[in-house]
Amino acid sequence: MLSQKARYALRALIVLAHRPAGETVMIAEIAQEAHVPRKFLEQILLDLKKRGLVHSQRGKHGGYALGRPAKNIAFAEVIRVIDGPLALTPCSSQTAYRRCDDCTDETTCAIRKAMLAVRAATAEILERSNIGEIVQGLPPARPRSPRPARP
Amino acid sequence: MLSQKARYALRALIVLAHRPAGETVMIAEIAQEAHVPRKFLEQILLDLKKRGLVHSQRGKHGGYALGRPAKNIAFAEVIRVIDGPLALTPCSSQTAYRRCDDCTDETTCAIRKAMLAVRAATAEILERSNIGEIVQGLPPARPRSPRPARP
DNA sequence: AATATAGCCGATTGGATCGCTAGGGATTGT
DNA sequence: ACAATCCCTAGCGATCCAATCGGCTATATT
Repeated sequence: MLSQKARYALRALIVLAHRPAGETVMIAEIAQEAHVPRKFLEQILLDLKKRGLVHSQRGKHGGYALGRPAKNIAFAEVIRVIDGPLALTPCSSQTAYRRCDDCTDETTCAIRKAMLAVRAATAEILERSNIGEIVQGLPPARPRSPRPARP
Repeated sequence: MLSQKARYALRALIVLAHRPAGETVMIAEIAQEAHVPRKFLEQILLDLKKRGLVHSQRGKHGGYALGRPAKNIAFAEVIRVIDGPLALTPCSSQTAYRRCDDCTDETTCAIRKAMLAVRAATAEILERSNIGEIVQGLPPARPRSPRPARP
């Protein structure tokens, strides 16, 4: 299972993807639109920023924007940043490979064989799915309750 | 990532699959051969037993054996018993579906779409891989250090 | 019937992780 | 100067993970 945090991250990025490229959006606004607790989102965006997925503007009228074209932000990368490797075992991970210390023979391990196949299939799908393809002709995000115009 | 417990379960079942069908094997022996802490394995086997994956014989000369032909024990089932659903989100699980409470429209949710695809691919592989296909022509289990013959 | 041997089962533990909150510091526009 | 905004670290309660302990119960053997 993905963590809540990872799902929040995906939703936040999708919110950003619906804005005109380069427009910065305040944390509070993203939080409202993506239904994510504000302070928690702050942390998440920080993580995403460290990996270059988003970029930020500080000070008054600051906010966040995607760090690169939405098409180039794959679900796989987001999940890896927040939750770690996609693989089900360390020994089947591409990005964080680690030998099982209690494995007698990795090359003949049937468990590993299955897990390698699962990882390949999973990565195939999640590398292909990206934040960009969601925007395709869709209306620009529908917050559950319309926000009042700013005074 | 799979839990340690799930990996232990798979290894224990594989040990059992290498024995002649119906032969009961003591917990201690399985533990040694699969490299699993004895008391922990006890719990695991109990879980597997509740779901019919193994069957047990109590008392002197007791032990465990597979609850059905090895061919009919899929990795998927073992993992579900120990770790829960294969899906990455509740809303994409077949066996434990639950709507995301903060989802505005499940039918158009792009995250869900990707997760459904991942679940399908994962299940496809893990339903096919079973404990039985491992034994195919392989030597009957190789404990790391040969046990001394019983006196 | 007594005994030894095995599985059964609930409780407990220590540590990590999760989901989230608090509060102050740094940076920028006005 | 001031207010708004992001930056950063710490902490908290709950849950889960991996594993252990200790006693109970069923069974085979004698």
